[in-house]
Amino acid sequence: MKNTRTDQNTIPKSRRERPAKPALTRDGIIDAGLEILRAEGLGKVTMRRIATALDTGAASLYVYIRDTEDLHAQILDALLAPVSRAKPEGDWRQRIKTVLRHYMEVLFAHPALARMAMSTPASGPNYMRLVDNMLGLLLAGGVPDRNAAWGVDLLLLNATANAAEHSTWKESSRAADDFATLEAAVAAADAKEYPHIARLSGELMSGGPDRLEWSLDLLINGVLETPIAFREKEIL
Amino acid sequence: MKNTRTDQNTIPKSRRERPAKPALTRDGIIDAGLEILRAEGLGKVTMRRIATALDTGAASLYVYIRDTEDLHAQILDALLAPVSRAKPEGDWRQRIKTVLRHYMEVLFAHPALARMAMSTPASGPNYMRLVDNMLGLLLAGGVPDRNAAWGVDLLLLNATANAAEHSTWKESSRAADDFATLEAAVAAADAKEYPHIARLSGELMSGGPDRLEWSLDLLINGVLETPIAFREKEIL
DNA sequence: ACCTGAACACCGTTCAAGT
DNA sequence: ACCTGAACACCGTTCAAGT
Repeated sequence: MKNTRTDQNTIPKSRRERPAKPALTRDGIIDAGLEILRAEGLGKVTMRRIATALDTGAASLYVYIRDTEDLHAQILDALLAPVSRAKPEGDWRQRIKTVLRHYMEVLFAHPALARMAMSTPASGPNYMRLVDNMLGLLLAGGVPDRNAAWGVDLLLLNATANAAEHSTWKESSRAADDFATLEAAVAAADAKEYPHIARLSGELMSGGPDRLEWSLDLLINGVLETPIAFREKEIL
Repeated sequence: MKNTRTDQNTIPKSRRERPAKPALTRDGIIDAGLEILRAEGLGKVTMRRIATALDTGAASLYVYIRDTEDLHAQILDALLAPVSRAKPEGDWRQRIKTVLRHYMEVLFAHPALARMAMSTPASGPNYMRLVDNMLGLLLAGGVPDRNAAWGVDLLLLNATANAAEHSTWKESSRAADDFATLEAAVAAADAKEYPHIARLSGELMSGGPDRLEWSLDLLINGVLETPIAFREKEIL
């Protein structure tokens, strides 16, 4: 924390009195946002809250950030940096599953961001790199070009949706209550109204990690094997 | 609108002067919410706004509605009534696709609700009936019990996610801009940074309705054919 | 160009008090 | 039990004015 630079005396006295207020930058804003995210959740990552943390007014942030949605999108992309740079091991299938699980982990840790990712077309550099990596893995596995292009979207959409769905149950106690209510409703489903739900109530709630693995295999196999060319001939 | 009941005179004068303020009910609140939703979008479906429409204070709504999330969830379930009661034609595959497309149509029309549906475990009566119908169709197609139970979730999650993703691009002009930006970013992707995206930029944006059909076929086939029992043996 | 304070137009939710 | 007004604790965004 000690300032060892020789030009220290050129800093006006008023600035030397207390820890210098760092210049406002896009990165500084995102960093402050990440800190608040970790400490207090996305609900507190607001323009006003970040501005307070940076000892300025909310209006000042608008030089660097378009609006709140933009703020959250940039924060998500920052969180995706490690995912986009990881080098998983194994064959292409294992690698792609590892990447997807890693991506989901990030979203699981930040429920509300998964929801946001759902509706804001992601275009940050880290997300782009993630997509590029996944395309490479699919092509390495012999997936045709178009299947790979459409498939990468399907796989990521599914991962995001899964995270958005499950993570919220965990985070808020409200949602936990809801889940308990739902579980009870399914278990006690009126066999007259909902015969299939009543009969399969056990299976509907079963699964745990097996269930995620099943859906990943299902999707990867589908992307690899479901023909597109044939469909076009049918339509033309 | 004319009151023909004989006890009309028992209503105090002050109430007869102007259109009687209807008693507050859960259904009345949801109806008011639906009207505002159609006219002004989900962003305006707030406790305060509905209360104003019903000529009361926001606090009064809390007798019938737990909180804003609950309000939106109940509104979505109301919109799902026609989907849950439709009787589509064709074989089980065609029927299940019709149901899914119908479900997506509703969410497409109300973007923000799709996002909400993503994170709130749905347990309204109409959603339950929709799930029950889909289970029936899968079982009729010869899908094993557990595949059907897990599959109905996967299919609906995918439909919801698809709607949440695409509908927003349509609704807000902000998102339309973003999409144009993304399209440009993909088209101009640096071949050094993102070689696969650069090479497949055409395919990544291609598809239209074919793309949805492809993913529906992929998912339905996967649910039908991807074995679960085998996986368990591997693990045990 | 960047930064600021103040203002505008909203929110959800709680609570004491009324009926 | 139901309903209410008022209050509390916030929001995002814009804008005129400063540097």
